[in-house]
Amino acid sequence: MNRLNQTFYEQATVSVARQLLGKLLVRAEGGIRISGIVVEVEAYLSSDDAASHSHRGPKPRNQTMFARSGHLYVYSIHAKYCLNIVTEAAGSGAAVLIRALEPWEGTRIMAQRRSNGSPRQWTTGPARLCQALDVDRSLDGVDLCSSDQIWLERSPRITTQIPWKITTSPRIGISSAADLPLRFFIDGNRFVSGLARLHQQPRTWAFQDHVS
DNA sequence: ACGGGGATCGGCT
DNA sequence: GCCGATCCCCGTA
Repeated sequence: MNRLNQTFYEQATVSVARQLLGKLLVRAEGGIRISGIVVEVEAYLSSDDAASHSHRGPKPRNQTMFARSGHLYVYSIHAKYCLNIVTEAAGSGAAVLIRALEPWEGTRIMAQRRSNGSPRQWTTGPARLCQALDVDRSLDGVDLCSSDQIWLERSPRITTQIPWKITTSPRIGISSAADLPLRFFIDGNRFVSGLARLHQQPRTWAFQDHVS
């Protein structure tokens, strides 16, 4: 199986964030796979990062951020949900936010859940992709290394092509630590959010497993 | 294409 | 009460 294991998630957060680009996020619902390729992420570091939910220590809302790496941290904001992956040693309070996916499997269901908008609107944005994959707070604290509902994997189908370039920018929508370059995305991919803002040129996309 | 404003609700002060 | 790691809709061009 190509599922990412705990050793992967245990690494330094920025390193996990960069390596998550190009991996496949899979949601399994009654034997059906709904999945997308990770094309945009943000790193949220441990308590010294003022923009991180872990900054003020464990609370009922954010306690799974302090769980062992490889667990899912799902929080609600503006009446929507966003999905994070816990990294580093247990208790660190560090995580990677998934901000955008390129739709891969189960696109019918995605379209349905996203009101049949254009593909570009299905999974471009952290709360949009949670809607498309039916992720809510009931998945908070799930272990991505052992769950049968959601996990990340390497897909052999997307690891053999032209290398991509990772671009870095400040994180979106935060007011503290707004200057830190902790957002990473696949340059030129159509499904990255905030396209215009970052002066990206629309381009065809190709994937390869990222090395180092 | 781009920007501004309102919706919406759980968690915290 | 207030505020957000957001999104959608409706202006303008």
